[in-house]
Amino acid sequence: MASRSSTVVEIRSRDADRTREQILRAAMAQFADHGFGGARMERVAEQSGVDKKLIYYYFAGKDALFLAVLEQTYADIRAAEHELHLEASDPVQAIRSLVAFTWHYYLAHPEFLALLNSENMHRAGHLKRSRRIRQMNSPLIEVLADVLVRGEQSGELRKGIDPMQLYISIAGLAYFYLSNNHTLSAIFGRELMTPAAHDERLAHVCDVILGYVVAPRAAAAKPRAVRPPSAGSLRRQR
Amino acid sequence: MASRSSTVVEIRSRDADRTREQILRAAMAQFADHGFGGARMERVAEQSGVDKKLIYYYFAGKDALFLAVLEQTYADIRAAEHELHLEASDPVQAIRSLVAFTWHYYLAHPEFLALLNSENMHRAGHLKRSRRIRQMNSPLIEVLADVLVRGEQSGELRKGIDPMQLYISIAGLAYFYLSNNHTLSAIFGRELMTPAAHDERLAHVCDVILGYVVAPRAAAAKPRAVRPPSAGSLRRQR
DNA sequence: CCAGTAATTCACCGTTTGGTGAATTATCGA
DNA sequence: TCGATAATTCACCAAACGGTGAATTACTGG
Repeated sequence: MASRSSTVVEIRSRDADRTREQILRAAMAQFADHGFGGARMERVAEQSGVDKKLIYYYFAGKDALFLAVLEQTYADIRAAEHELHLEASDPVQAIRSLVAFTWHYYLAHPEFLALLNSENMHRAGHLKRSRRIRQMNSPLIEVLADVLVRGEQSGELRKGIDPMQLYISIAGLAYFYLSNNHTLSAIFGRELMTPAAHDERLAHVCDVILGYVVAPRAAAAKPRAVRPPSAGSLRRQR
Repeated sequence: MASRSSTVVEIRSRDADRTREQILRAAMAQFADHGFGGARMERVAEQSGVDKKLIYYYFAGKDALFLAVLEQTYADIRAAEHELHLEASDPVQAIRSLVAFTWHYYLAHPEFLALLNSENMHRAGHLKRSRRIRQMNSPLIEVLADVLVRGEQSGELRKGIDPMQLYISIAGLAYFYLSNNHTLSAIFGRELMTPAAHDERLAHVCDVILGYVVAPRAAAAKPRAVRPPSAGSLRRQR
């Protein structure tokens, strides 16, 4: 209706790029919702509004399609990570930012969590065969290492923190809550996916990570959440 | 060969209980390895050495079989949790024990992690239909709440900790590392499943949780991992 | 305008899937 | 010993599965 602005955006009925993307998008949803084994090529065809044969025209088969989805997903999160500039801010603030980023990204991209689950069930068989993904190993870990060194030197941060362990911990604290929210809320009888619950969780994760990462004997200023019940130390911070 | 000890352990060719258990065990492996959608009833039959029809004789269908596996799995971990006696030990030690228990249990029971993943992909549809599981909601959370209150009163522990959040954090720190070890080790190019790596991770998780849970201003004695690179604070402790 | 090629359609295939009907065999109480 | 019932076998099915061959249509450069 109101879309006739750009130059070469004629509505071509035959557009390879668009078709490929439609397939990829539908496949991502399908694999995320049902896992690799439960995903159905026919449903990908239906949801993308594309003949099933076209999937095999653009992708070799189910495995190749899954791999393409996985590569796209990893490319997306790497691009998002690239927006963070942890090297710019001071160490403690950098880690706060990383926690908040991780939380918000996982929250906004449940497909990422679901695909990782599926890929791990298959022992990362697809990922290992992909040069592209193995090459884009997170540069974030090096930036984080630098942050930790800086914080260590200034006395703000605990000494000897392993960047990978810290990264996995930050990810895990967000991942487990979000990925397993259905069983958790069923067992605890507590709704975990309300905005209020999300705020609570993020505040808790921040407290946990900062509690670990900040140097034990209290270095300089840095009041760090004085008395109140540990919430509110981070809210709407990104 | 060397098994002719007990009284009524004749090798009956028709033993309903044994058959049921064989099916359940094979189904657990099958669902854990391939997820619900990827699991094949025929493979369950083969692996259990039982005719496929027998599965439908003892269980209504694939969904009911999955639910039975899930119930068994939950019953197992609840039984294991029951062995812990957090109410007995002092608060800090109790939390150390909980961390170590969680880690070791997840490490020894990868099926538990896999089944939870699968069940969460299905939005806990099976779990919600099961009275049995909903009834056995972890009593551990109440014991943990008691531990936190005791620690708060003695000044050893931080005030206002939410038991559920802490429980989810302890679980998440172990869960994510173990459940996603394949993709993680592929991306970081680091072997995460060696005994040495396991020790490292457990020590890290312990540091993280204790760093959060222990009262900020250093209560009484409790030296808590003085100088060395944060490892070795817990090893072979259970 | 046309030929070559890229994109798409459609009918179809062999296999695998969860699931079943009915016959068969072992077990056990009376 | 015998009949009832529980446990097991086996052949079989309709639907769903991933995947394909060949014809067809739209686009593009010459």
